Amino acid sequence: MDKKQVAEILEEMGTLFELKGENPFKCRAFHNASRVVEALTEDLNTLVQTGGIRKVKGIGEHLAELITELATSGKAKEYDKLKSSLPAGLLEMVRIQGLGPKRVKILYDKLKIKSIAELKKACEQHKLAKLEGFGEKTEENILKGIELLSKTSDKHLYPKAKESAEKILETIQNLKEVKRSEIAGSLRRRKEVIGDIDIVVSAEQKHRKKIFDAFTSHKEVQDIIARGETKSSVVLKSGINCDLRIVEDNEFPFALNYFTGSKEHNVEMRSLANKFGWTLNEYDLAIIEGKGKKKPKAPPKCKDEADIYKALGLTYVPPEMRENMGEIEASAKKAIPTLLELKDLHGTFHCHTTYSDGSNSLQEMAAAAQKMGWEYLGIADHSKIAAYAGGLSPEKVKKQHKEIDKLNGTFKGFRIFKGSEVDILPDGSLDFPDKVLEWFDYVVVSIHSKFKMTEAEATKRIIKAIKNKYVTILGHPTGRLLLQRDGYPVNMTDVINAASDYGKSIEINSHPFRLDIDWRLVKYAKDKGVRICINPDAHNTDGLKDVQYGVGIARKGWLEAKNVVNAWTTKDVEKFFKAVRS
DNA sequence: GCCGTTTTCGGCCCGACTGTTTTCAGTCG
Repeated sequence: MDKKQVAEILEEMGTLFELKGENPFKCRAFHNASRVVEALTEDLNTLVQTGGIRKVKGIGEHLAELITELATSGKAKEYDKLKSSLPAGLLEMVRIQGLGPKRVKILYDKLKIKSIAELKKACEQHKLAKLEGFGEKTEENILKGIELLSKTSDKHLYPKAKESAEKILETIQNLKEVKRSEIAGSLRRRKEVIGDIDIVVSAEQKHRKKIFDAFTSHKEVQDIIARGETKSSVVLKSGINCDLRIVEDNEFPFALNYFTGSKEHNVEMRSLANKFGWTLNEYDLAIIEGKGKKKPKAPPKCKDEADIYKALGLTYVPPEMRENMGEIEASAKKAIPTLLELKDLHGTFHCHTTYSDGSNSLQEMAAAAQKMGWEYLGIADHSKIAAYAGGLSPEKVKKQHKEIDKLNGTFKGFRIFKGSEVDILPDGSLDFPDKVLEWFDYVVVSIHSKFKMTEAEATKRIIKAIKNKYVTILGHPTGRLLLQRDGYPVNMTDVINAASDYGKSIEINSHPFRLDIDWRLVKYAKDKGVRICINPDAHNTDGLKDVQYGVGIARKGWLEAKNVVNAWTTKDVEKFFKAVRS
C-alpha cells in the first residue's frame, strides 16, 4: 500500500473511533497520523522496512505497527474489525456539512439511522426534532447539507478557486470601509487543490454589517451557510465554500497568519510562542496569564505578518512554505531561501505546436513567448508513436528543424530550442533511436501509454529512460491528473536519485491538472542537486501562461532561481544541454 | 494514542458560529 492509501485508512479509523465515542485525543492521534503519513517525503516502504517510521513525530509504537501492517500486507486486523463494527453509511453521513460524528452516533443509537437515504427520510418525517439537542432548524440544515453534498465537490483546482476568490475580493476591496483585505488559506499557500476560500478583512466594527451584506449578496453567492459577528460563510455558484472574516486592523496580521495556515504550521508557531511565555491566536500575541512564577516580558507590537515571525525569533516565512516541512527550523537559522518568482523565468521547454497536437504554429508560439518577455522557447512536439497526438516522424522532425533554423535567423535576442517530447515505451526504451535524438538540442521523455504497471516496473521503466545519454528532462513523472486519476505508482525517491546521479532535470509540469512532479518531492530533488524545469506543456499560446502555476509549486518546494533551468540565460541553458550529453 | 528544554503521567490549540438551550455541546477550521 502506498502512503496515500495508508493515510486514507488512518483518517477513516480516526472518524470511526469518533463514531464509537472513543477518547477524543486518541481519535486526534489517528487524524494527525494520517496527515503525517500523507506528507512524508521519504518512501513509505523504505521507512517501514528500516523501522524509521517509528521515529516520525506523531507515530508512536502502536501506529507504527499498524502502518507497517498496512504498508506491507495491504490490510490490518484492527481496521477490519473496527470497520465491520459500524454500518458503512455512518462515514458518509459525517460528510454532511454541519453534522459530525457525535450527532451521527446519536442518530444511529436513538433512531437506528445508518445511511444518508434513511437520514433524509427521517428529517422529512420530522423524527429528529423529537431528540434532545435537535430541533426543526437542525432538520432543515441537514436536508440542505445533503443537497449541498450532492452538488458540490469538496476539492477544486487552484485556478478555478483563485478566479472565484478574486471576484469576491475585488468587490470587498472596493468598499471604502475596508482597510486591509487578503486571500488566506490554502489558496494563499498555493496548494494544487483547494478545499475552500478564506478571505480576511480589517475594518472598524461599525462597518462590519455593510461588508458582510456586500459579501453575502454578491452575485457569485449561491447560498449562505452562516453569518455572525466576525465571520460569514457562503457557497459560491462555482461550488466552492467561501469564508469571510472581519477583524480590527491591529488584529489583521494575526488573523491573516492564522487563516493562512497550514494548521500544522500554526501549531508550530503557537508552541514556539508558548516557549516565550506567550499565547498566539488569530487576534494577538499576548502573555499567558497566571502561569509560571515570573512574568514573561511583553511581546512586541506587530504591524504585519513579518513582525509576528520576528517576535518569535524567526525570519519571514513565505506562505507557500508554511506546510511544516522544516520551514520553522530554517527560519530560526535564517536559512529561508529567496524563492523563485515568475519574473525570474527567461523561457520554457515543453511546448507543442501544430506539428503535433498544439493549436498554434511555431511562429505564433515564438511570438507569444517574446511577448512574455522571454529570451528563448523550447518546442517539444510528440514523438512518432503518439499517434493520438499527431506524433512526428523523423522526416517531419527534419522539416520542423528547418523551419526553426529559418525563424531563429530572423530573431534578435531570442532563440527557439529544438526539443522533443519522446515517449518512454513500456520496456523503458525510447520512441526515437539515438541517431534521431541526436538532432535535438534537448529531449523531454514521458509516459503516455500502458499506465497499469507495478511500482517496480514503472520505476525501472523511467530510470532506464533517464539513463539514455540524449535525455535531458523527465516530463510529468507520475502522469497524475488532479481530481481525476492517480498517477501510475512510482518510487519517486529512486527516480530523483537516478536523475541526480545522471545529471538529468525533472520538470514541474505546470498544467493545473498535473502539477507533476509534486511539490512535496521538489524539496528532496533540490537537496539532491536535481535541476528543475518549469514547463507549461502548452498546446496553444495561452497555455504558456500556465508556468505561473509551476512557479507556485516551485516555491512550495523551496526552489530558488539558481535551481531552475529556465531561470537561466540562453547561454547557461545551452551549456547545460551540452553538459547533460557529455 | 502521542509526547517530553519543568513531565514517563497528564496533558493534548483555540475561538466562532449555530441551534438548542437558559449555559452549553457539537461542529468547523
